[in-house]
Amino acid sequence: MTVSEENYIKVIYHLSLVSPKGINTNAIAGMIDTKASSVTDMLKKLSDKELVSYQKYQGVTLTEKGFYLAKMIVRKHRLWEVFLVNKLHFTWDEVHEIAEELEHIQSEKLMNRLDEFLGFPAFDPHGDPIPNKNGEMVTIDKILLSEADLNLEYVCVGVKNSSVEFLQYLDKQKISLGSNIKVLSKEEFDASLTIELNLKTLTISHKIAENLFIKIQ
Amino acid sequence: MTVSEENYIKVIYHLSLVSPKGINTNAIAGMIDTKASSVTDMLKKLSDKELVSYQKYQGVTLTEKGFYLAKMIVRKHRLWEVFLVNKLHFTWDEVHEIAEELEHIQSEKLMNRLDEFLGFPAFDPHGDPIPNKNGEMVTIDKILLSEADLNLEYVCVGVKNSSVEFLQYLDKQKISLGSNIKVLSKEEFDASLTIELNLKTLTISHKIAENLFIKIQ
DNA sequence: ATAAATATTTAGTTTTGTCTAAAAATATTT
DNA sequence: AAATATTTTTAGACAAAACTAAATATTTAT
Ligand SMILES: [Mn+2]
Ligand SMILES: [Mn+2]
Ligand SMILES: [Mn+2]
Ligand SMILES: [Mn+2]
Repeated sequence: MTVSEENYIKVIYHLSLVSPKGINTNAIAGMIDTKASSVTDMLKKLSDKELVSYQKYQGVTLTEKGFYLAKMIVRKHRLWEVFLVNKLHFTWDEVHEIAEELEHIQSEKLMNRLDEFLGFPAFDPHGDPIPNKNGEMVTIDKILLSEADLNLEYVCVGVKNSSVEFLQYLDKQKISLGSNIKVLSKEEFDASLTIELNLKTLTISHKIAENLFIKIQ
Repeated sequence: MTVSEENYIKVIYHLSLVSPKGINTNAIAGMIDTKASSVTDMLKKLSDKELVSYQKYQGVTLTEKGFYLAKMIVRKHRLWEVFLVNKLHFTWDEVHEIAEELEHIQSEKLMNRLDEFLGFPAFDPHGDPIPNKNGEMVTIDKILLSEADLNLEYVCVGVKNSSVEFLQYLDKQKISLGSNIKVLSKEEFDASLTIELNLKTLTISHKIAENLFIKIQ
């Protein structure tokens, strides 16, 4: 597997989780920052390798084999992120870019040793689940903060968007995984929320609220 | 810098340490396992980037810039090897191959953090010195076991050859970095040595002796 | 000093992954 | 159900890094 092939497989995987039907050529092109024609070329190649099922004009889905492979790449990405944060004291906004490179290192043994070294973490620094060596991962029933009920006690358990800008905004507002959140009120006009965060009151926009995962305490 | 360019720079660096004059096209081809014509192509490219000084038919040398870059790649390679052995409990024969991939990860900050995490090691698991972030490294006056004087006390400080086969041979003979070695006698016919290793007597071939670095205790 | 052997470079291909522009298929509007 | 818009694929080109085969330069041997 080349780095390029792995990146396509990973993107198709991430898109599949959101929309389980066939994935569009254009959607892939948008995520990889390439042209639709390049995507078509790669889909043919991945189809030849039986990593995806692909029919012209009908979009693409991962095969069993492709699905497992995707989870192994995601496993590597997230384990490296945990390593960078927990052991090398990087901040959660710094690790994604480096993990994008590290996820392509080819050694199953390395990842299993790293997994053990880190204490078999179930989640990465952004709250995303880490597949184990068999591709299994825990699921928690998280919802978006934008869908929260008023006056219930929630905990922040993840971010939907891992961009540097968003993560640094959260740092600035002292919002992190494990923060206690209660929605005090919702503004009709712009869907902004007034929330209680660790005993302090704060107003956040709808755009922020729809990128934060929470669960009931 | 592409992975391919980095591999060429690193090979030219390693060859330079052995023979400080211009490096042959063929010598590079032999190390990289490629054809001489491919080497010529790459030397032109590296010359354009001012990483090497190159004149047709006259061999090649690293520029200041290329030399520093080479040391940064070697630094990454050796730090990762230390990590794999000291933290993830890999054996010294398993790490080179994985480090060949890890050395191309592009993040200075990552390597400086890893360096700190490992306690700023001066040597890698094979006894090779690790350049610091400025490219400086310690030099010890080591010699080959094949050049040792009789009946003097030496310590094993490194291996010249890091192949899996050689390292596993050393494991089998219980020879490791730090082992105490005294040459008891040398056979005229084949230059084999009878040595005292950690209080036991052992015979080794000339080929082994010329791949082990030692220094006086 | 010439011939032979070796080393190196050039010229022309190949493969991979990308691109642009044009053609074809599908989806959406009227 | 056409017409229009959008999406996707095809065709052809390009750059990087490799290759083979042929041409040159350099070194070694006679
Ligand atoms: Mn990430
Ligand atoms: Mn993450
Ligand atoms: Mn090594
Ligand atoms: Mn080493």
